Amino acid sequence: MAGTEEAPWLHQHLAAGEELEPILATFPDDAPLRSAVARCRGLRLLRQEPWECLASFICSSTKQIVQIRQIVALLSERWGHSVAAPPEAVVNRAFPTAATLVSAGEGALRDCKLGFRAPYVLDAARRVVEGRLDLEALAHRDTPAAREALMEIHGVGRKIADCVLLFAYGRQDAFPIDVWVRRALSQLYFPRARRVSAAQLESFSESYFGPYSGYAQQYLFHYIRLEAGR
DNA sequence: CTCCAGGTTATAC
DNA sequence: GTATAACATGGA
Repeated sequence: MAGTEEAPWLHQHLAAGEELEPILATFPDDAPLRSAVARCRGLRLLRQEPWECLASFICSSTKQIVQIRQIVALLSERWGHSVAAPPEAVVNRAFPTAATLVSAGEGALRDCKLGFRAPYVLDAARRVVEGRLDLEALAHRDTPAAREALMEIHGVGRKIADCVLLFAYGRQDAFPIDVWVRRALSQLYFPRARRVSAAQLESFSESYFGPYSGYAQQYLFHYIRLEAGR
């Protein structure tokens, strides 16, 4: 997850995070983007631990953000090892390792409200444990190759792969398109179109935002959610 | 009760 | 290539 918001323990990540505002200089004439940046001051990209990031986003499909947090908290409370945390922290356990989740089994994962995502998380965990997926090695591969490797996991498509690339590996050329970003792109860049296909949005983001697409995605995501909240 | 949620997959034109 | 249903679960 990335954001400007709430959890106190995020502050260290935010403080250490990269300034995203160079995007302003890259797109000086993009009114929608400038507006999004203006309303989302202080936004930073997180750099999450890859396994936690991957598993969390596999849990995210067709779930509300509040529910994703709940699932991650449940998994951590049940199987995560205890870690030092400030007293106000909601959870004081780390996210469980892949090996732990493999031994927990599918039924136990379903008990944590994963539903049909349980076998997906299990497939990812098995690949990591068995060495068929080397998360550390992904850091040394280019973005398309790393994306392809992630998408071999059952339950990981383009969107989740791009989330991991962006939030765990810092690949700023990754551009996860979820329902919110689809909404933002359609509204801001294709206002006349009745319907814009996924392939169309994908090729637009690549050619238009290029190497900064990850920055842009974060601003557009938070911007459109702020809009929706009013 | 119906609709939808930081999607992906299998199946069918 | 594009469209649609199914997949668990719970909040709005």
